[in-house]
Amino acid sequence: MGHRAGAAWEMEDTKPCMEALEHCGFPGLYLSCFDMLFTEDSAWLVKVSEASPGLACAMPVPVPRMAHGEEPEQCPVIDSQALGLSPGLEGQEEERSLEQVQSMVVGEVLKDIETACKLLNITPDPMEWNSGNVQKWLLWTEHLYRLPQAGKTFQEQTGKDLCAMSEEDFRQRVPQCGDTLHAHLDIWKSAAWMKERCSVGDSKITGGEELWLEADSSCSGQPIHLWQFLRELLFKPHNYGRCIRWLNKEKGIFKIEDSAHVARLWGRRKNRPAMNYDKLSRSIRQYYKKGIIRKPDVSQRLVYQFVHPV
DNA sequence: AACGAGGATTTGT
DNA sequence: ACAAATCCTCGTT
Repeated sequence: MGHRAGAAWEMEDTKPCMEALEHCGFPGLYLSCFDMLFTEDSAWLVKVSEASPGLACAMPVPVPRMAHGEEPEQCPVIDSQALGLSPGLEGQEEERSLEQVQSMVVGEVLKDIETACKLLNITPDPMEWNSGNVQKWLLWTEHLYRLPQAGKTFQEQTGKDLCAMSEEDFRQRVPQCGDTLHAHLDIWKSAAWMKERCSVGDSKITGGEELWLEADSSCSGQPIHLWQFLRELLFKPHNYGRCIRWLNKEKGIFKIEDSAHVARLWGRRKNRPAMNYDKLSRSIRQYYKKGIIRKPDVSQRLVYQFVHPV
């Protein structure tokens, strides 16, 4: 386990990312990675960002999170071109680096948590902790990140209690580092959720938006399908809203706003540098007779519809 | 010029 | 075997 701590919103287009990792020896944990892997609507993930403990390197400032109830489609899109950040080759480089960093960071975090669990003899899921487990985790975290001792603050608290507490609760109980503890707990929660999601499959449905997760490429060994890939992009509007977005999420109607860009992303994912929209759209059309994607009732250019919306 | 439909063939796993 | 990739012709916007 390293000496990492910290959070930063929106890794997109943060040039220093790769350099930072190299120069500083992988110091920062970019929580936005988790966010990008899941839907942006996961309410309990939303607050993870706020604490930025111990950032060793220059990192982008946390972006205020949108309020609940706002349309996800309207959430801010960070776009390299819009920020004047090198279109063309460099932009693509960054984009690819970003994806590499994402998977790398997530892998590292999961590994570290696993190590900690073995060492402390606790489960990865904070919800299952008894009060003893909680104390172990607290001591471990405090020691690892050189936090002031919270002492007996959380005596007799179970993991479930802890998980139910807001960041504000943490801050009140431990003014010195409550926010940091809360952030770290959130990481564990994220990891546990992710693990469960990957192993369980489809046995539970916790509400409308969960189904697409089955199709997430991050934990199915099989090669990703095009329709899955498109869904992935659609569920990360803050990353890809500029090139593909929902017109009607409920009906599964979406529009490809930048066909060339989407094709490039697809080509990169499949390691097909010669991919273009001509070929991508041909693959989409193959879905017609398979009943996966169709043209909407009122056919519009670059607009398609999932036959089975989530 | 860019998109759309769909046939034919090849490719990668 | 299968989904995609590739290549193609022809029609539409």
